[in-house]
Amino acid sequence: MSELKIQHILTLAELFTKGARYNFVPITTSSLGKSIRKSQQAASKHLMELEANGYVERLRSGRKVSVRITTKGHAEMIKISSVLKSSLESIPAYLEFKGTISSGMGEGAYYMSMKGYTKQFKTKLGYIPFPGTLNVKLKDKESIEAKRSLDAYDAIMVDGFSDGKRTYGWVKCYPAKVNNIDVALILLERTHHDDSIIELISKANIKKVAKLSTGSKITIRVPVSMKSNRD
Amino acid sequence: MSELKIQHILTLAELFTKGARYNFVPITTSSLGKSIRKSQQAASKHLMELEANGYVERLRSGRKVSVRITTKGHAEMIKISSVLKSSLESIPAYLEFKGTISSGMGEGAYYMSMKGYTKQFKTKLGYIPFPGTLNVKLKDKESIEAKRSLDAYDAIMVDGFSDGKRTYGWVKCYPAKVNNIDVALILLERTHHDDSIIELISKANIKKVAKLSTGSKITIRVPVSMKSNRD
DNA sequence: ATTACTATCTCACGAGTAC
DNA sequence: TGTACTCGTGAGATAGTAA
Repeated sequence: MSELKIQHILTLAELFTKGARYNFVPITTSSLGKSIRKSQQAASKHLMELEANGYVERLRSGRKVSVRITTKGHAEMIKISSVLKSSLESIPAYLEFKGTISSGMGEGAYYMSMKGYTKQFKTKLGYIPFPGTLNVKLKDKESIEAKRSLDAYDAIMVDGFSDGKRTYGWVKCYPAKVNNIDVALILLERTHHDDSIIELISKANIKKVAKLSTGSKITIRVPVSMKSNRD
Repeated sequence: MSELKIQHILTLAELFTKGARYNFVPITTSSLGKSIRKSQQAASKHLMELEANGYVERLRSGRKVSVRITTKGHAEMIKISSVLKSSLESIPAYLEFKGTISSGMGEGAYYMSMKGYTKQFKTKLGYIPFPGTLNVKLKDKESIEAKRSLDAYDAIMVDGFSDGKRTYGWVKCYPAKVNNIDVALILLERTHHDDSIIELISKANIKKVAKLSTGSKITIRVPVSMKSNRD
């Protein structure tokens, strides 16, 4: 009989809003029922149960009834509220990709070294990437799904260009971390890869700096803004 | 089908704690059931219903299932959490007394002018009260109950003393406001009043300053600490 | 007008179990 | 191991109504 029942939470919150913490406030079960979108009878039962469990006190003066929340009721609300608050605050704000290093250079290696791209990398990323991209084969569905959801987050957009002979597509860059090393996950407008491959670029040679070789398992973390509008 | 059901709140909070906001996290319905103190079947149903309403997404890889919270689910949790939080923050932190001015001076008038008390008032309240206390007859049960609950809150304690002939009891002072005028509600160790009478003291003549006369209705507000341990 | 009783209904939950 | 079905039970909600 000690724990606050889930269905009483909103009722108790409504009583707080009505100012019933320190003073007895007059209240009717029908108005309370309306506030919590339940029937008058439900509100009446809630009050009876809250009282039976020591979360509120009631005072009757003839027809009128006043309600006050007890310290126990106050403490219980604080508990619930902080549980919810802390569960919301415990969110790690990044997308995680797990995979293994794929053999060879990525298909983007050649293109990424073109002036039309490197000039933009320099201004937008702050560096010209090591010539050669790192291919990562994603291991699980979760990571492949994470790749799909990247679309919804802000990226650094490197525009496509033309060299007179042909045109080159845009590149979306997502700053990321691999073993605490700064890298960028890149999505190409035109790619031959399927969904299970991603490419990384970095200022230095990632394989060397992170001591990775073909087949190594890696985890990539892409920070995402808390204000995103995914879905 | 749009509103988050109350009984799903804790389940969703648990998913947040498990990090399921941005990434799909593998989870079993039985472990989730344990976390929310419900059965495996209940957890399974919660997930199905949360998914049906667009609060979570699920990903199946054979036997394993991963769960991710959608933006809609995130928004709904924020909504609930802030409703609870704001209901807790909306608490007016004072005890309210409603009553009418009682005729004549309070019984404390004479005693309160004694040096043994006035010296303490000067140091503890910061002033020597106007000679004469104001009696207030409380109107309703709520106010009488508020008077009883004063006991639990911090007061300025004016100690009793002896003048050789007899002893005088302590006086508890609660700083308060009447029509925005600073007063103090006093509780006497020895009183002839019943529970429905309270006495007020103030630096100046309250009746004059607040333009009150016998029979006037007044409201007294006594601020209380948020950290109290009433009940 | 109130509150709260009784009866009824719905649905949340857990047991058992199929897959 | 897993998930999720059916079904029985009872808690929670509402309707009707007494006081």
